Amino acid sequence: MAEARTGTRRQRVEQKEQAIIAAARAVFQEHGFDGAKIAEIAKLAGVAEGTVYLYFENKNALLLAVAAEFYDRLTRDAAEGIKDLPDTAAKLTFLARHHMERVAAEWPMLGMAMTPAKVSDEYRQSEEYQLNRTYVEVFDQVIRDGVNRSEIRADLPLSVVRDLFYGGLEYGARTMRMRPSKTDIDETIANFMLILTAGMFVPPVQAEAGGGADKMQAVLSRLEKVAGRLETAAD
Amino acid sequence: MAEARTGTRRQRVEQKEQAIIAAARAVFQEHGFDGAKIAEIAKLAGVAEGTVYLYFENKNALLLAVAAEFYDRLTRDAAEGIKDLPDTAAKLTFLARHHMERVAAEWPMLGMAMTPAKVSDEYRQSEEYQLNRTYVEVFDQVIRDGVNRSEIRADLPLSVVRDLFYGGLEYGARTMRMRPSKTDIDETIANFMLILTAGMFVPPVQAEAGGGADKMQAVLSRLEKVAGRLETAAD
DNA sequence: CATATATACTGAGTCAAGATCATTATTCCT
DNA sequence: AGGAATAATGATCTTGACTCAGTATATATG
Repeated sequence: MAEARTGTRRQRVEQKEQAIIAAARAVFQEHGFDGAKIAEIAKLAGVAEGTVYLYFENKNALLLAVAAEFYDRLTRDAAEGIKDLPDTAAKLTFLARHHMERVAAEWPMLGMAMTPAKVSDEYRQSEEYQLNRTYVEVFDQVIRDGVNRSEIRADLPLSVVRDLFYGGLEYGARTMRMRPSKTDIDETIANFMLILTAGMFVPPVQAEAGGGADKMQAVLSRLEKVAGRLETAAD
Repeated sequence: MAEARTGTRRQRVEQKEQAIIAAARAVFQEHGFDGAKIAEIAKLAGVAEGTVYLYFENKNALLLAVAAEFYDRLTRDAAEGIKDLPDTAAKLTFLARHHMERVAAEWPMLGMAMTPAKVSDEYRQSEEYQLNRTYVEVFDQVIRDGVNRSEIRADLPLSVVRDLFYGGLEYGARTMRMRPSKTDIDETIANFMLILTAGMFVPPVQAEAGGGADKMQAVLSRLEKVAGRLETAAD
């Protein structure tokens, strides 16, 4: 077969592709997307400028390749990390920490990678969207499981939960990058989860807003009284 | 005084500046930042290309001017809108809706305006950051007031609350833009506020974290015991 | 091994668009 | 009116993404 014989050639080609992606990652990291020059990437990868265009259609495709690698790792690690955790709360806490750490670390690149597309109205058709979709599917499944296990409210649209979760984390990651000294990631995540768990309002108000809290209290005390009477009677 | 006499000249200059900003807004809206050409902006504003550079240092400064106008309106309307609202919950609901509507409407421009800076490590020194800071100060004050009135938990760092709020809204706005048909803004905001108010976990779990849950758990287990005894007795 | 053909690579050249600046026009003041 | 200050112009420069005609390398064939 002709194909079998091209094995080593193909390897060399793939190796070169990897070299270009690696060079691109480094240069994007250092200079951002607009600041990065194809010339520099080519030089770092040890190829001519034109060669870059044999492997990638344009600068954007190159960025996308870098982003794809990042998302692959991110998604794999997320799925792996929650596998053995006992309940929804633990899984969400893991995902929150995982996301914040990774995004905070590689933010410059990722931000540049994903934002232009997010902005456009054709985001859903873009490959960036698909990468993100696959990643976020891990989260979605945790929520669906949580709903099935009656750990998560069934009346919330998944999209709202997801947006709040990842939107909050993205902004939080930015804050962390801005003042790394003052902010402790564990504390931030704990507070983040606390709000998602118990809300940001103080308990009385929270109960009021939830509806029927007073009634519930009344019911409870009545039940207590009745139970007491029953117990007495039974004895 | 020389200054007094330059009044009308200054007016004309300011008018031209406004014309350029307006043209820039239109062109950015239509083509995005990278797609916008200074030549087109100049033409639309009725000036020569070079003139644009007399008023603005570069393309970025032009974008910043557009963003500044947007933020000014946004901040003013936010402050105005919450003025007469009775409590923290109402104010936050207003701010959420206000933010989501505006951001969803002018997203392409704003996204392009704010993201490059957000990405950089010097974001805090940037003018973009200051615009955002002033806007968000309205929210911060609502939260501080809420804490003083004992409506908002005092143990949450403001930055976490803020990041969750605006991060969630930004992602939510994007989702709305992506599927405008399927999503109703009022419903989205209601669910958004519900999570921030009562958490996303089902009430029992939420109660545990909220405190006062012990009592309820105690009551419940007593009831179970009693019920069990009653069932036995009934047999 | 030599030749032919296909595949991979190169870097000088093209082009588009942001920014500049010498030149020209307008306004203002005496 | 005349001259100084201010404003505006657009041809020109610069930069960097992208192209392509040409060269080198690898593979197949006689």
